[in-house]
Amino acid sequence: MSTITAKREVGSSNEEETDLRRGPWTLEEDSLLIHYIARHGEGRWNMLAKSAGLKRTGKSCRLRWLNYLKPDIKRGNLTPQEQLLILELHSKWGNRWSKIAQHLPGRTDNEIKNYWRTRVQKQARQLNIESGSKRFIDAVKCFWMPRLLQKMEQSSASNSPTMIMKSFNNHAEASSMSTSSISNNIPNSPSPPQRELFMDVPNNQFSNMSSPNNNNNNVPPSSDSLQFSSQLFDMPQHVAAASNSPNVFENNNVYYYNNNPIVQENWNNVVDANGNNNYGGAMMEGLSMDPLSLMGTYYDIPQFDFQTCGSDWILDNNNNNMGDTLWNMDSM
DNA sequence: AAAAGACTCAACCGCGGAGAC
DNA sequence: CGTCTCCGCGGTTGAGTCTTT
Repeated sequence: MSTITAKREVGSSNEEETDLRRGPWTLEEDSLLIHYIARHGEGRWNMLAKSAGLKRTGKSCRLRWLNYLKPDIKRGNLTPQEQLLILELHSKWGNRWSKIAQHLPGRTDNEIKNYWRTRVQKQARQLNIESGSKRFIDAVKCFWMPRLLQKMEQSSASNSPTMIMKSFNNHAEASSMSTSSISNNIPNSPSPPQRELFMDVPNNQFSNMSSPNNNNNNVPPSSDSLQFSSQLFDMPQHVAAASNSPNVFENNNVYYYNNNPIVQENWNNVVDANGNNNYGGAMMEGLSMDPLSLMGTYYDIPQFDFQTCGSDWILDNNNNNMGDTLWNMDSM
């Protein structure tokens, strides 16, 4: 174990050279750290702290860099897609924040952890159920996730930067629609700019995407074999696996997934930074299908869950319907 | 307008694993 | 082996900010 031998209050008048600073970082410290890492790279944090002339622990430097200063860190609120992914991944892995963060490019484990504690656990408290309980997980799947999808749908209607969102239009009817009616369902956007898909994607992911064999190390290698879909579209990685799914077939230029027609022209528009379409399979699932069945597909949630949700089957400890009365989407 | 309460999130802490010696 | 150091992770704190009363 490392020990910090000389701690003193920040700004102490007796501060000596060997004292370590604590508390908020100053602009000057940030600048020192940034410039040092730009010259020498990150790692060896204790040595780095000393060499850079920072009166901070290596730990503190590492934290500041990874959680705040690193250039590819995404700012701003988590998107509904990201929230959805967090919920899904947390149900899979629990409080493995760093692992979850690996699947949300630009987001830090700290940020995700904070999100979980301040938003998700708050909901659990309001529902008077334990946040890790099966009851809560059910509530998340049945109420929160579908409503996030709704949000995604709404945001895609108002601004359409993300094609994947268009897939969730009119979910109640979509699964029974003919191909043409589904096509008509997609908002008319004649020849949408192809690159608008990548509005929020850091540059390093372009290179990661467009060149599968490159050695870009900015995005940590995933434990799963397919990386691109979740990195680009904020979807779980196993979505990407559908590109090879035996459930996808083509008939008369119409593609089907689990017997649901998919509008081909839309995933044909999905291109990477070089104009190449690499993502047909991943996008296929995201287009023009019943979002509830998609949810089941994407998030390993049995259809049954959704079909039973929406009724009064899930009540909190006070017999309130959690979905109708207590699930506060404004706090998401 | 002010006080109180709620919320956010950067930063800290302790712990455990990995590697060097 | 045991000890030490470094590193990364998850849990927690608390100052600052926002919202409500």
